Amino acid sequence: MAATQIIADTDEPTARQQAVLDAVLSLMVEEGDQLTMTAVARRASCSKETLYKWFGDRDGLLTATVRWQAARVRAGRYDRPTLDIATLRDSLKGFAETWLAVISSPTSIALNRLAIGHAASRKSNLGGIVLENGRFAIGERLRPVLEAGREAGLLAFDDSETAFRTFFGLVGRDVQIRLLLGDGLTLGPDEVARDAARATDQFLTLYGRMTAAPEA
Amino acid sequence: MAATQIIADTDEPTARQQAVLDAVLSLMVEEGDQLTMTAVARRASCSKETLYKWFGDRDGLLTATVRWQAARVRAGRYDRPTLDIATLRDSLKGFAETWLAVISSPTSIALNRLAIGHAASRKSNLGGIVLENGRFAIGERLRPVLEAGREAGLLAFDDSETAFRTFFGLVGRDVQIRLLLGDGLTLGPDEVARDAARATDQFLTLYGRMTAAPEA
DNA sequence: GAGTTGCCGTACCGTACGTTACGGTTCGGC
DNA sequence: GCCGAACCGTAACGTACGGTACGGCAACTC
Repeated sequence: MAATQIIADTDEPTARQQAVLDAVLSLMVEEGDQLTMTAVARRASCSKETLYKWFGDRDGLLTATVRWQAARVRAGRYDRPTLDIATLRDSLKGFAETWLAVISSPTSIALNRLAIGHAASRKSNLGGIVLENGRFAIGERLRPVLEAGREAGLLAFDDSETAFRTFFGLVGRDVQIRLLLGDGLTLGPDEVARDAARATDQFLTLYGRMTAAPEA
Repeated sequence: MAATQIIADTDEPTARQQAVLDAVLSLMVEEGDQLTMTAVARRASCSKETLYKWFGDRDGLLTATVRWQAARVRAGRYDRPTLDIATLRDSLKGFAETWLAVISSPTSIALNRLAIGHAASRKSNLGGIVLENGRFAIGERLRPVLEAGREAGLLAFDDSETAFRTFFGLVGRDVQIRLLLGDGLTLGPDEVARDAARATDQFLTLYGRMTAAPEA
């Protein structure tokens, strides 16, 4: 009952445990399918016994991995509510760039594939965790920006959730589903920047209170 | 070399084989995870030996299932190029409704989960087949509509592919990824119709050559 | 009516993998 | 120098599942 306990849902993993979780992530990205406990132990240079002592079972290990990656991604800053249209546009564009970079990263793709596979079965809702730290987290972080924009008279919408979902669609389009299904689509920094700018302009055309926005 | 041959990529499955494939689909939707050859044989009231004779191996069965479902979905009509704005809007809205209904159907969700899981491993690209018959098929079918709209002076865009991807994003937004990850989101006929209309209006606001479009 | 064909049901085989157990090693505390 | 804790590497166990083999049965052919 003492010493190295099974890692609880709220605990911060130790440095060694983080190394193990990073091994899981790298293995997930590289091998995709072959995410076996033996492979993890080998990659992380630890024994299977240790894996089970720390994480309980395979699901516990995967859950801890998803949380670990989520904590890393969530380390983005909370943008100050904006006052003028240029700052608002920059904020939106920044969010779009971050989001596009995330969903097109090999780690995100592998993690989402895993979570989606798990959503098919019932047990241990990895999908919920991914949603909570991905789609919904970014929604919560963007909401104050949108509402500040509305209060400043820059945006017009009834429901910030609906407005966000439109923005989400304009940014992501078919990127995530194509990548998840194995399409060879690649998104370099240039494309990310260009797509983010386009999505932002389109969003401002739809929801902006001013002229400004370019023609398509 | 005669009699019941392994079903080739181009062959039409026989009625009995279709029944088997439907059993696979129903099992996929209901059980999700437990898509074992034994379960399929039991559900379809056939022997495993027959499954292997007809479909070669598990991957062949899954591939045939994906194709079978694709053939069923593809049975949509090819819309006539439009001439006036009302017809164009109806065409777009029809596409949006169809697409939303498809991606929110339990069958599509289960099928996409399966294909995404397979995309992680290398073998037999189910993901490619799903993409080809889903995302890309609808893109090809919508293209002539968009280009007819442009030729009629109703739409303005440089690249029809880019325009379509925007429409795709406006229609789908976060629906597919949320459903794939197991979110409890439900989309009734009312929501489908409303979302399709909203997406169409937004698209026409962005790409339309006329006033018409509502305010957000 | 004997042979052939196609298929069902089931038992069986080999393997992969989650999980457990155990011997050996390192290391901090006394 | 000794003890116990933590951990590594690996062997072993149990099970689930893909794939194969075989006996039985119904329909059809000659």
